[in-house]
Amino acid sequence: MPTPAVVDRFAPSPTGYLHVGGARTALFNWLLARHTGGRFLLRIEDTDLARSTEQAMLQLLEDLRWLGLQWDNADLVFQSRRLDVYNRLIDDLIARGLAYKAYDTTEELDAMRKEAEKARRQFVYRRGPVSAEEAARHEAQGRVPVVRFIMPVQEYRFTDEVLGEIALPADEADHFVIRKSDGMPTYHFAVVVDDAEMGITHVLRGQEHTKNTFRHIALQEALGYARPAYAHLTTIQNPDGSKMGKRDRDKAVRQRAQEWLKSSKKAPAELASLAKVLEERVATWLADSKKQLDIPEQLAVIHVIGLSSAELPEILIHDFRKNGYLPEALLNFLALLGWSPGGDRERMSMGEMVQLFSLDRVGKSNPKFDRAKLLAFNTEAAAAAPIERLVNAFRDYLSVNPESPLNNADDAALAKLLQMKKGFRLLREVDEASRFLFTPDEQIVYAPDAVEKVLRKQNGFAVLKDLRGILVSLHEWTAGELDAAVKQYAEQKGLGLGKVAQPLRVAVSGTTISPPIFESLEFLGRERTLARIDRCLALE
RNA sequence: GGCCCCGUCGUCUAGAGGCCUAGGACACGGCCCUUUCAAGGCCGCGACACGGGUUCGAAUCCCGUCGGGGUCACCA
Repeated sequence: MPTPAVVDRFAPSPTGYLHVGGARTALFNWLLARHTGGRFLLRIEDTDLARSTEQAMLQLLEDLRWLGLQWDNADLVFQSRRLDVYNRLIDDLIARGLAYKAYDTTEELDAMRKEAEKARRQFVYRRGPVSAEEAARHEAQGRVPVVRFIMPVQEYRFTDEVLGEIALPADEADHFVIRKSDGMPTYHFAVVVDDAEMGITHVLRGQEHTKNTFRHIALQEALGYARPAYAHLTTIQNPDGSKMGKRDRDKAVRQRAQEWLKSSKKAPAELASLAKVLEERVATWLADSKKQLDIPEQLAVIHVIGLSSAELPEILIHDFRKNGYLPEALLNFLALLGWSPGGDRERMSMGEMVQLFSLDRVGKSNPKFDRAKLLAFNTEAAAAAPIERLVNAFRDYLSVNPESPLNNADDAALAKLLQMKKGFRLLREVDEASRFLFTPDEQIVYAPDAVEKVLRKQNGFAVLKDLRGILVSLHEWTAGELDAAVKQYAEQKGLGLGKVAQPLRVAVSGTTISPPIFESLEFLGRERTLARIDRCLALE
């Protein structure tokens, strides 16, 4: 029984990095298209000239590629390049008396809104066109008009594939803006025109657009377009119930920024200039904990105050990549935020998700983003992945963490590290736990508490000296031989393995935590192991 | 505040009137394994927001209350 093919799309505005909410929207669109054998298209909604950037657009594409959500249109649609199309249509609407130029200033609009608020009702703009003389007077004053669409006053209704039947009372119909005074179309207009021209059959988007749909329907009717199916997705929230990507992260940045200002005795203005962010933005942000920085601003500030993104709650897709998550695990987790295949099914490959996906199993209530569960998914995905996959993923991780010394390792070495550390949760853990193997011997830093506890208090120096003697003349430098020799020694001395392994661990890594010790020693080699033991012994 | 949507363990969810003494996963607690950190194994704790109906029977249907989210831009 074939399901009718769909054409859907992901249409981000390039104002920042892709975040989990956007990724989830993209994923659902992708799954729906793949499930039905349809097409998944990508469109760039760059009509906001002030906030759209080329860099953000490129990053968006890279994040999508990393996730593996490949789009089917080789030529991306950029709204900013389609002005003539929109303008022709808008002029036509004006000619047909369905739209008109409006000259209100921001101040006038604000005053009207205030009035509505005072009267405790919703602000609905429905002024209608001004006379030719009035228009001429405004033009003479240099006022640049917007174009407003006359949304017919009637009740609107549509059936949302997720939420069900939704209606808008007639008195909410307003004359909304379709062309801004800078000449760009608004979101409402561009989205309707492009969806129609691209042959979009299904629009899956965030819940914040639910009510916009009525405007889009009115526009479709005026323009003679078919109405696509709509599905509005829930909002992913932080554990505290606020919108994902908002408060959570901002809170952490704010706290560190304040510490930084205090300890460096710098003024907010200096922070702003170092971060190349508007001084006023930083000042009002610092002064009001309800205010938040935009993501690009946030990134700039983080950089200045020396906060690494690994320390922040991840919200951007790029954060997850940089911290060493597997995209397939992230996607599996994200899919379950608002969708369920039913029954007990949770862990799925991309192929399985494609096969099982359906809109009627998409939920209506807002999920909270639970990092612990994501971590568990990642751990399991990593444990189940073939080694070649993990090496690839590790390479990718390292490419966005260029400061890691593991960038010097070859694939065989990476595979070895991955195997040593199996059971790991994040690639970042493998990286950090293995760095000591790539650090020059003389740069190993001995953690004071480790030295105190393991070497001084527990007689570790004496053990190390004995061990050194044994290791120098070991026939074969393999984990197996090392294991056997050290265990034999421990037995002879009547010591638990811990009393013997820990001093070794501290000697070669500087800390009490490392991958399994004998494999680590094998990896390091005899010469370097002995050099480190000697260097450690010198601490006594 | 107006309008729209939502409400099952701490979290993500299964559940489409009797299969429910409500299932799974993560988290949490305990035990086991163990050279560190993990991973793993076993056991356990834990929810139908509240109040009215409808029905022989309600987590499932209806109404109300409360709670949460969205939206009211020349941003998307």
